[in-house]
Amino acid sequence: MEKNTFERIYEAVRLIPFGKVATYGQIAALAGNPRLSRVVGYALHVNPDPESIPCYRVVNRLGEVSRAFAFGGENRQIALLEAEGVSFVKGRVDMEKHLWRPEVE
DNA sequence: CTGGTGACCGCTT
DNA sequence: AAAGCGGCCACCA
Repeated sequence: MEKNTFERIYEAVRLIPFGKVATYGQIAALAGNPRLSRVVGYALHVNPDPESIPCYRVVNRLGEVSRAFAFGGENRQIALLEAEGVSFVKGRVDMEKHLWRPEVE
């Protein structure tokens, strides 16, 4: 039973621990190819299971939230992350502190 | 069936 | 230093 790229992406996003954030490239790499980053964005866009898939824990490589995410306001995602104890700098996630590192896991 | 697009990333000019 | 293009997958017209 081979899983489709989308399923792998969702699985990777689901692996993001509490209070941590991952980049699209990171998820894409876990999905199988770092170039899937684009697909990752689309996968989260359809987000079939927002309850199990914390798309708000996914940010771009700059630690900045996507504009298209503006689901009622960019601050929405930032607020959710802050609620988990994630620090923000100039509206950007403190990657050095909260960037999820599967290597360290 | 073909073409174009999208929550991106990295290399090349 | 900045800008442009390609690559991958899925969905819509």
